[in-house]
Amino acid sequence: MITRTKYNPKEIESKWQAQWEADQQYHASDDSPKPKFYHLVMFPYPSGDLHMGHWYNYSPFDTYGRFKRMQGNNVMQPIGFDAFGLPAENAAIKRGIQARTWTLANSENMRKQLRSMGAQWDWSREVVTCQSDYYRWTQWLFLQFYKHGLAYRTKAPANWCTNCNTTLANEQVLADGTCERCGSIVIRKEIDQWLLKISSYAERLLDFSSVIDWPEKTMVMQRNWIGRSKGAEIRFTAEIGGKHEEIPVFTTRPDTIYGVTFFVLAPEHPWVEKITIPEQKTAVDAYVKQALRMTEIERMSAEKEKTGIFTGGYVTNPVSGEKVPVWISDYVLMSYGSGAIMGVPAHDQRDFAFARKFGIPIREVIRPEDEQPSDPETWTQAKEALGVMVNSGPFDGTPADRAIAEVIQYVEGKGIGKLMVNYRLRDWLISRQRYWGAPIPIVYCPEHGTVPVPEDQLPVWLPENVQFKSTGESPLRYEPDFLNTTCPICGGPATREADTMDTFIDSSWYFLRYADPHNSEAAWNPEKLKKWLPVDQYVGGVEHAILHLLYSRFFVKALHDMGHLDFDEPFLRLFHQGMVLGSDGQKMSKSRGNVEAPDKYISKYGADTVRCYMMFIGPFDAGGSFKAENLEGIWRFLNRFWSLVNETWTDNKRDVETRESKAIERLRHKTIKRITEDLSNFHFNTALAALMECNNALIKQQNDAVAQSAAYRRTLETMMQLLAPFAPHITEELWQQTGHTGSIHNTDWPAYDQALTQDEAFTLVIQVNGKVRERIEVPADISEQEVRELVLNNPRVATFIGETTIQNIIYIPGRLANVVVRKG
RNA sequence: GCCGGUGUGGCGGAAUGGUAUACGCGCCUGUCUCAAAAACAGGUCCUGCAAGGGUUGAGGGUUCGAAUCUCUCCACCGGCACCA
Repeated sequence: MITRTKYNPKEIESKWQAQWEADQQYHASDDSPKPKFYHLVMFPYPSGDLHMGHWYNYSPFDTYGRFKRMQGNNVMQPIGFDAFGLPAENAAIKRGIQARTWTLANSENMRKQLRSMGAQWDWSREVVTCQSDYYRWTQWLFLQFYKHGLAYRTKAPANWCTNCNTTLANEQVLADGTCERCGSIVIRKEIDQWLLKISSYAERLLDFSSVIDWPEKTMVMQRNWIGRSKGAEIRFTAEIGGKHEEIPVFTTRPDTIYGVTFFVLAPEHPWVEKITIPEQKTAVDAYVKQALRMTEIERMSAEKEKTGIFTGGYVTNPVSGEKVPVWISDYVLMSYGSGAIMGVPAHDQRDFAFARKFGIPIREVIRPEDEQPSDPETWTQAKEALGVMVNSGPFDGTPADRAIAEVIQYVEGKGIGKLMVNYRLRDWLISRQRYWGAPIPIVYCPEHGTVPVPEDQLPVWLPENVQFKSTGESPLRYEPDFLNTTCPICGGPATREADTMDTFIDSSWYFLRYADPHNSEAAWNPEKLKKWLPVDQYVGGVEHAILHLLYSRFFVKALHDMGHLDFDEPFLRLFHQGMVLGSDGQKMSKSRGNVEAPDKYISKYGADTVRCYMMFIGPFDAGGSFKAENLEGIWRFLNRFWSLVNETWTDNKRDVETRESKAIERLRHKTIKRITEDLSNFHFNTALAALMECNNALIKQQNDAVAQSAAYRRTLETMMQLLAPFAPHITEELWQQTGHTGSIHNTDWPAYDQALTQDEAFTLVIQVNGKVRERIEVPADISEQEVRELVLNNPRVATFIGETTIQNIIYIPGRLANVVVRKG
């Protein structure tokens, strides 16, 4: 018997946190012979405080990591900070402090809060993206992309506030298209920016064959984002100023080529100027100007009503030889395909709407097999289904299954087009006209043009004391010490690139740096990378399903191709946690007033209770409401377990088997099995329920003789171990109090014997025509013959069979027997 | 509009072809207490005196048996959205 004490989480939690830290218990060794397990969670932005969402995310995550550790793995579970980004810059402007000061102070506070969770973070590997020992290598990576032709500079549209004279991030543009700072109209302006050629990896990024377990939904979202579509490029022609010119269009429906009755250019298309006839010039200019003034947001929120204007010019359909009028409309996007389309109103809903609006003829050229001809002018919508080609000259009668292929073959033969695959995915614009990010390591020399900073001159330092303009414009543009430099080639005066990199770059490789975080000679040592990568389990929010996860995959594939990595998929298994909501079931937000700070509950109940509660809310991927009163249930459970161990712990190691002790032993094995399976499947809520059930069963018998048995003692011991990943402090304390040496977290995960997970007897449910009519206790090894006899001789069952005839008896071993009867 | 998901007691949820409502919250009763809290014990889907009957968003189908598979519809949530 141990000394009776009261469960005092405050005392034991800080004690064990300090002890684990002193023992460096969770430092992952590069040399351990155990199998490695790289367990990663998306690193936080240092906003200032660890909120409920972090606790909801990290509690089950850490529990899983601890489970893997006890299962004999060398678990590496690092943490760090995604420390560049706009909020720090806004804080700097608002409060007049340096972005760096603000960020580092926040990180320090969050570090303390992260420690209070009692998670097995390996702090020795911490990575902070705004430190020069990190962004130096971010810049090095940019240079690798540049060297391999994957980084290029071109004019690209940015949100531009004409009043503040600065670019804005999408989130700085209000829904009505105005600047959040000054309220002026935001326009799209073409400025020189850096991009990464992610589009050349579109096809590779569609391939998920080397991941082990990703949510189907995430793969679908990425595939949709990449948006592969197969079709044909067909070149239309025009005589302009006596010259023969060609203009390509992309279409997924080359079989509708004879239905083209008009042609549309995007407002930004370079042909707009040369195809427009003088009489239309004024009107066309006005339309283009208006279209360009709209931001993307506005263009998206605009009504579906089609707008457009006729240029007065014509192009020739190279297949039919027909001349068709050229229009301009903003429903054609410059960024997709060739920025020009062939208009087939009969078989495309958008073209149909456009033709109706402007009185353009509609010509049917595709007809489903069994349909009668009809006048397209009477249609209410386009017929987009495949069908037999009609009104298509030599192609008339070509069936649906061959139509597309035959037209492609025809245009290829004639040299007027070709098979083509198009992607929705655009290149990744990484320039940010912002201060708080990694400077792009490029120098502009009047003599040598664009010159990359030599690798041995990295990092390009980000100035630490800067003065912000009230407009929010990047201070780097006004820092002569930063801007003015010399050309790495000729040594003459030159200017630095003043833009910084998108913070998604920082987070596209942090998981590589964790493998070798202190390397000052290289981004990583290949041997260390080989040891740890790829990531075995990645956990993070579904809001990153597309951008962060796609960019990281792109980085790894590109670095693989450059010869820097020997794997080409970063995350083998991926899990998205749900979102924790306020008690009203709404997203937590200051404006709703339903935000709960975790610290209050940590000091009241301790980290173990809060951790367990987070997992008990519901399935990890479903999220759920945070309800403070429900913490009581977990608090009671931990207290009951504490008291149970205190009151019943015995040093009895002799095994005198009784019927009761054997039942306890079976309960032990059954519980190990349930917890092991639940944890393997991320079912934390049901695992805790199983622990509660076992605890309740033990409490029921705590005053019986069996509580003195070795089996009961073993079960208490097993419970401590099974609970250890969920509630690491209380279990460590009890482990020590019950005379064990060494940390419970270094013990082996309990094993179970399948044979002992079955009870000796079970409740046989007897149904008549599927309705439960009787339950009887029977031995587990009962034969089907014996069950049949029991069923047929049961008086209660007999009353339900009555005058009917037995057709069949279905027996499901260990569960139920169903007597199928029919009247008569 | 397209794609994906969800729907079970007063509440969070469990059960993924075999006992619907495990586990927990809340509520009710009791023990203890001068009293309250805490703790502990018992009860708690609807209907019915009972035997029984009914119940997993609605309706149909498959099956000896359906919350689970299938079809139609409804509601809510998430993603994408003029992508040619």
